[in-house]
Formats: sequence, structure tokens, C-alpha cells
Amino acid sequence: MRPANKRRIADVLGGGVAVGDTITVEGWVRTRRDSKAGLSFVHVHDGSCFEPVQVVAPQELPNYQAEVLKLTAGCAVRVEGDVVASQGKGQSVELRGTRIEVVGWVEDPDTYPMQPKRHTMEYLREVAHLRPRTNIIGAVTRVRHTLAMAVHRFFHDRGFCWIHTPIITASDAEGAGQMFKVSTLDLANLPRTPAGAVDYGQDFFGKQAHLTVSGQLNVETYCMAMSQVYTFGPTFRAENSNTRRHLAEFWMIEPEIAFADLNDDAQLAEDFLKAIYARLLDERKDDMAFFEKHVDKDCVRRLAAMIEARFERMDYGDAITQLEAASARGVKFEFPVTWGMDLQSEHERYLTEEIVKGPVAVMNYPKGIKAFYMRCNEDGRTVAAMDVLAPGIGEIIGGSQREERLDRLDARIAEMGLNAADYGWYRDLRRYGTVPHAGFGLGFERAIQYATGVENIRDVIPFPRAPRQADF
RNA sequence: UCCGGCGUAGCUCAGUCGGUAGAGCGGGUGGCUGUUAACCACCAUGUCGGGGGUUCGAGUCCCUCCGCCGGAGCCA
Repeated sequence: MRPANKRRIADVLGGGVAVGDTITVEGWVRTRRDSKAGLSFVHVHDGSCFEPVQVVAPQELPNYQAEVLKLTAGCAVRVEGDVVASQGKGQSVELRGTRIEVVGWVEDPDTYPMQPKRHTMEYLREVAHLRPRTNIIGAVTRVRHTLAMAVHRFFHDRGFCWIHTPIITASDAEGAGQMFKVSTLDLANLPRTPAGAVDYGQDFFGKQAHLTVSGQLNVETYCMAMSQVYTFGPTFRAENSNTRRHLAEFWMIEPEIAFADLNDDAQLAEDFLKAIYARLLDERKDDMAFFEKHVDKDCVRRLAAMIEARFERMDYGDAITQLEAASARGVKFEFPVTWGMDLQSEHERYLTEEIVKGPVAVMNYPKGIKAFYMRCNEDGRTVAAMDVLAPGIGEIIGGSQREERLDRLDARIAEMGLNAADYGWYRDLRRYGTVPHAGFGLGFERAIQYATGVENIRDVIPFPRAPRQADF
């Protein structure tokens, strides 16, 4: 079925195929222009690179009148032809077609949703099954893939194990945020306990179950055996938040390292960001050039600057002091700055964009605003938490050293009104060979947004799930 | 969830003071050209988001519902 001389368009345009070779490409038509001098120009893309290949179709082709002149955007074609130096401008080589086979027609070109013109991102979302054929979503798709591979490559090269933490969790103690319920019970006819509550004992798992909101607690168990581990998988939040930065289903990366403290964690975060973005700039110059030209003029410069920058480290207390000083100088913040508050977006951006003018890891936050598992510092009022802030986006990574001391962990659980019995296996890790350890979390889609400048997170994931949005 | 904005042709939009609906692109036909989101001429296309109200008359004003976008909150 597949022609022996088939080549990807990336190889044709990238110099991987010699001028003079006879090859076959398979792909989809983007545009067709006719020259009555007796030939047509058909741009064909196959997803392998940003640029389409220009196929020159001479009128001598047997199906020129009947088929070639009827090609429209979206038609699937198989083209056999000779690679030749282009006579026109805009491409160095092109394909002089000797045989053009229409594999799949567009049945009604008048209503084909993808036109060779600029569409709004909102419209493209409504045709999510066809939008990967556009320049921008094609570029996003390759960037997403490249970053995903770079994530795995980074950790693999350092000896980390990728841990497939569960999607379904029955531990009712995850805490962070609204969770989606997982159940096979008949919602119209729920079993009840004598007291009248829903009887989850009759449910599939024998108890209430949810979709995971984080793989961290699970991955800590493997960290206490494999030393260096990470998760990279789907994560779910049932919050009714409708913003350009939130999804109900997104992908999260969570490394966890043993025999490590908060400084090791911050160093890992810095090395990680630099590594994945360096790889992106190296491997996807074509797509990044498109984003730089049409989406976000600063995106390439921003990544290059981050790769070169030395990440600043700043104590939360110092950050507050600096923000208070800025406020005293007349800088206006919507939310006043006081020790003990969580940093608002405006504060984070001012810190990284105006004060530090570069990436910064803010460390040691007040314990009142952070999770129970973060390690208590000796001052008694802060925990070993860190956020990595970057210009243009604010928080890009959040992490912490974990509380490895059982008595301190129990004290925090009690202090926050949680039930120690719900954390049996998590507490066990502190009873059997506990060690200092730390980790962080990164939203994969936000990392893509940061790299590309694509404003709405729904456009950097193939099929976005959000409140009232689960089509396709 | 709260605040603000938007919803008109396949797509992007215009539509004045309330008076029977327009352009560009795309599509079709023809012309022209080694073309580059080509160009020129002609042709076709509308439940003006749904419902209700005011009015002689509503795309336009009012109410309501739905959807989308932006900001905030929450966070990744």
C-alpha cells in the first residue's frame, strides 16, 4: 500500500532528498493556484513540518482537467513527482508532479470549515476535529510533542523513573480542589444506608472514588525506593473556573527526589526548564519562527533569555520587603502587601519583571497558606515551599520539601483539621526509613503557553475539557 | 462563581436616529498570470443565538434564557 519511494515533506524540504529524485508524498491540500499557462500549484502538508511542499501540476497530467483543477483545501492526495529546484520565490525546492492521485475528496468545498485564511481561535475550537490541519494548531501539536519528549529525555538522562500514578483514586484525602466522582451507581436510584446517606459500599470500588487531582502523594512512595522519580499524566479538577489558564483535564509533571532539600529542588526546577526549552528551540525552529512572527513577538527571545539566565533565589520575607518598598515608592497594587499573604498575580509579575528582571525562585512561604505536607522550617512560621516565577507569566512551577518527620507531619495534619487515619500509607513512609525529599509540579499546558505565547490554554491541548465543554 | 463585553452569510465583520439585509474572504463560472493568503469580472448564500415584550414597524430598544470571550477568584 505505502509507496516504496514515499518521503515525509519535512525530509523533502529539509534537504533529506536529493534534487532529481523521484518520490511520493501523501498529505492534504492547503491551497491551489492555477496558471492558465498550463499548470497548477498545489500546496500539500502532511504534518511533518511547518511548511507545505509546493507541487507543480502540469496540464499534461491525464486527470488535470477532471481532478487537479477541482482540488480544494482539505482534499487528501498522493503525489508522485520529481524533486526540482524551484523557479519561483518562496521555496528552494518543489515537487514536479508526474502522477496526482486524489485519495479523498472534500465533499462540499463550499462548507468545508477550514478555509485558507485566518480563522479565530474560538471558531477553531468549534471544529476541533479539523483544526489540526491549520498552521497554528499543527505547530502547537509539534511543539507539544517536542516538549513532552524533552521532559522524558531530561529525566531519563538523569536516571529518573517515570511512575504511572493512578488516574482513579479512592483515598478521600487528596484535599486540593474539587474532584470528579467516579462511580457506577445508578444516579436515578442510589442505594442508601439505614441513615439515609448514599451507600458507597455498594459502588464499584466499595467506597467513594475520584479522578486524581495530583500524583504527588503516590509518587512519594516510589521516591522512597527509586530515589528519583516523576509523574507525567492527566490530572483532573472539577472547579468551575472559566479562564484562559484553566482546564478540567490537563497534564501535569511532578518530579520527586530523595535525600534532597528545597535548594536541590529549586536547582532541579531551573535545570529542567532550561533543558526542555533549549531542546524546543533546537528542534522546532520552523514552528517557533511562526509563533514569533504571528502569535507572540517575544516568545523566542523570552526562552533564549531564560536558558541563559541565572535563576535568582529569594526568600518570601525578602520578597514581601521588596514589594512593600515598591508600594512605598508609589507602585500601585490592587491587593496590599503584608507578610502572611499569598502573592497575587500582580505581585508575582512585579517581582519577576520589575525587581528581578528574570526568573526567580521565591522560597519559604508562611505555613498558613501552604499544604499540610510541606516541611516546617525552624522559625516555626514558614514552610520549605518554593514557586518559580518567570517574566510574562508569573508562577510557572510550585514545589516544596516534604515533611519527613512523623511527629511534625501529624502536628500539621491535626493543625489543619485533617484526619490522620486518612493518611495511613503516607504516614508509613515516615515510619519506615524516612529521608528528606522534595519535588515540584508543573502544568504541561502552561509550559506550552509560555513557550508559544498562545493565550488560551484550550488551544494547546488537542481536545480541551472545561466547564460545559466536552465535545469531540 | 462574580464583573465586563460579544452573538448578523461557510469564515471575519459593518449595519447611522427603529423603516423590508451589506462588504471582504471562501465557493461556483469566465478571464489573466511560474503562482505564493495571486489578481480582474460576474453569480449564489441569511430562522440577524432562543423565547417574550414595547411599537404601525425591531438586526437595532427592554426583559429573560443559552452560548462564547476577557478580567477576578481558585490554581497547574
